[in-house]
Amino acid sequence: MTLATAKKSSNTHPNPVTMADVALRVGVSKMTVSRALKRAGETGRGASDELRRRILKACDDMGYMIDQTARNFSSKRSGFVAAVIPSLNNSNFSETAHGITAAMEGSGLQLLLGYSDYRVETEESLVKAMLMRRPEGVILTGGNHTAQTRAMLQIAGIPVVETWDLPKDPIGHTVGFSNAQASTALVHHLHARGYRNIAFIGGTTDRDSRGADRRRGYAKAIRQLGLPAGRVILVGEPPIAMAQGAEAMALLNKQWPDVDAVVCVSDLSAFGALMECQRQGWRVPGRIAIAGFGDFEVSRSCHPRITTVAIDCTGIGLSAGQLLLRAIDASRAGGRLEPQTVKIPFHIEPREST
Amino acid sequence: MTLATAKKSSNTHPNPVTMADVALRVGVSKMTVSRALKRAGETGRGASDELRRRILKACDDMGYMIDQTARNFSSKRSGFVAAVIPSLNNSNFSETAHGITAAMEGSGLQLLLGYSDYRVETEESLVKAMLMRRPEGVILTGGNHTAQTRAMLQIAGIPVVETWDLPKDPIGHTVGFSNAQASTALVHHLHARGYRNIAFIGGTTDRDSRGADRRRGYAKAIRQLGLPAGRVILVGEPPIAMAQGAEAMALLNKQWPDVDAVVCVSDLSAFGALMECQRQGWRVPGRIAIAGFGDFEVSRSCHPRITTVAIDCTGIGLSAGQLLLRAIDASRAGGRLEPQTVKIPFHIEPREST
DNA sequence: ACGATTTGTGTTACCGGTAACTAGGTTATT
DNA sequence: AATAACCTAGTTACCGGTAACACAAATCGT
Repeated sequence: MTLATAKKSSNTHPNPVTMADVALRVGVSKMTVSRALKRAGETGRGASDELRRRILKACDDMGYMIDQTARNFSSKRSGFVAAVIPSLNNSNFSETAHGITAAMEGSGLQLLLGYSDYRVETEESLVKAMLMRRPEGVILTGGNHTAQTRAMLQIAGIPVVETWDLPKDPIGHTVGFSNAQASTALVHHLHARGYRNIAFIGGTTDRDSRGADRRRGYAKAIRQLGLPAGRVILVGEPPIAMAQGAEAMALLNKQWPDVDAVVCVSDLSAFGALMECQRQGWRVPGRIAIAGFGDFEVSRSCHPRITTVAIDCTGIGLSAGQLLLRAIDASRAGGRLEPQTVKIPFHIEPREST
Repeated sequence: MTLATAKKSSNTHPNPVTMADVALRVGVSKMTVSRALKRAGETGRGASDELRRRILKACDDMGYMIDQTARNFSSKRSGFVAAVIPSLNNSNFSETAHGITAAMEGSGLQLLLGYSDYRVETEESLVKAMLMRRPEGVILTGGNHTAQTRAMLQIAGIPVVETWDLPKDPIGHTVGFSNAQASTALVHHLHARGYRNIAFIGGTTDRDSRGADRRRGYAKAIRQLGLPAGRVILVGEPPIAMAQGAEAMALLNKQWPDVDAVVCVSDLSAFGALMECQRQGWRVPGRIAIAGFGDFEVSRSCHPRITTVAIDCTGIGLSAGQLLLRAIDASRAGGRLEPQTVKIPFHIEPREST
């Protein structure tokens, strides 16, 4: 590993070695170096084995590293896909990001990840910035976007996958589930276990559209079952925090002391609510039952463990990534993949808190 | 001024509108469009106001979006910085990423984020992939890297900031704190509160070098204070999970039932340990005190709240980002910023669990 | 043994912007 | 009024790779 080559220090920007330098050193044309590098792993085409070996050695000796920007520019392929999630700091979404990365493994594509802080405007400027770098595909979270965002993606003409939801009017492909339906199922589950006065704890805005859908799903179930309606406490803006769940639980107890179960928009608020109960000495589930959403680590680990709606977050990312890859392949082949919808199953995970 | 070039419609990939198209439409040269776009926000230089207005309108009408790849290629500036964190799904690091993003705000630079899964080899291949895209600077987590990683960064000649640690032999700049020292301070804090048989719960490998440093800091404090040594339980590999903390607590109780306090490598394992105690009916802090590391949301919200070492994670990201920007500016101006070290303060946050 | 195919390499022409220079018209300076 | 300084906009020459084509040498089929 002798990187010890005399380096020119004259350049203002430090990018000394180009492919032409390597070609000159080996005594071949740029093109041959290019081919040797492209087919680095394979055999059969491109440079001959012996020559390739010499070229690769020269690259190593000279500390040459191919300029992806130039390669992308020339080949008209950026080699990456863009993904926008609402927040990095939410294991549901970061697991999805992991899933996407896993799906990209070996495809030669890299993931450019951005987060929107649950704001469609932030998403728009992110998408704009990303599109200027010409991604080969885009993965978004949810189906709620600005008109500008939709228009830009339309014009870009690249495959789009929306995740974590089943939008009515998808931009392209979809990988998700109905948050409303899941929430409805959860309320039915609680009803089946005998609870009759079921409240909902969520956030004040509809900026988190999955949260809003869950609230709607709750309300629908309450109507279906003819249970007392209006037991809804909304505290705080996304991102949902544990402390807001605690605050909401205190308010809930004051306003409707007879509530016997509560559905929370997320496991995080469910956990906050549970802790408030423990502080106040309210037995869970004796005095009140608590259910969450998302199957976060905390609700698997806490005591009592929290009943929740479990979704395969990594699976969403994997499916979305694989679907996007198929669409990109089709697009490269000159075709176009018909809009697909992949439904991700969810299930109620009954635990000690209900 | 007829540049009248016939437009070929033969392109396979749908990226129709270029700057030349806009220029043709407005009846000016590419260069004028380029200038109008660059100075889009300002006045005074570049194209005249009226002309700029027409150009911007034409861009809008035609759905033109500048090709960053081409721009980067031409201007020799990629317009982004690369950052590697161990895991997305750890709020400490994702907060740091938020901090970096915030620091980049308005600088015209974007963040390309990657995660290493706590593996230096993964970090190496990530850094390699990122360097091929010619970032203007790199932010790494910790001071533990492969020789290859260091060599590549050396050759790239771009500013580097290492965070979350104070490496003995830094690559470039440093923004962090001594994990060992913080851990030592925590043990001293427990000692001052009267605890005399203090154990440590951590992971089995040193892959998480910050975790390893914390263990060393613990051991040092134990020696300094002359307390019973060897009370160390190691369970699981990074990423540290709550369940491992619970498992470790069970083992700890079996092996050393007389331990009266435990320092955990992270709040996540501390929380797991606390929950195990609650399941077993061991009073915290009556029977055993528990302290964590990192001031995660969960330890602020749980019951009892967990004593921890609080670090300004976002601040680390902000400082690292600002430092990197300064270094990049210096580098652009032809100079070089002397290696800086920014120490981030930490403090013990005493709470109910001790 | 001969043309047909395959293989390895070189040549040329770009990709879509921007830096640097040039040139004509306008305003400020002496 | 003459000259300098300043704008604005156009021209030219690239940036570092790759696609497409060309062509000689090696391999193949019958």
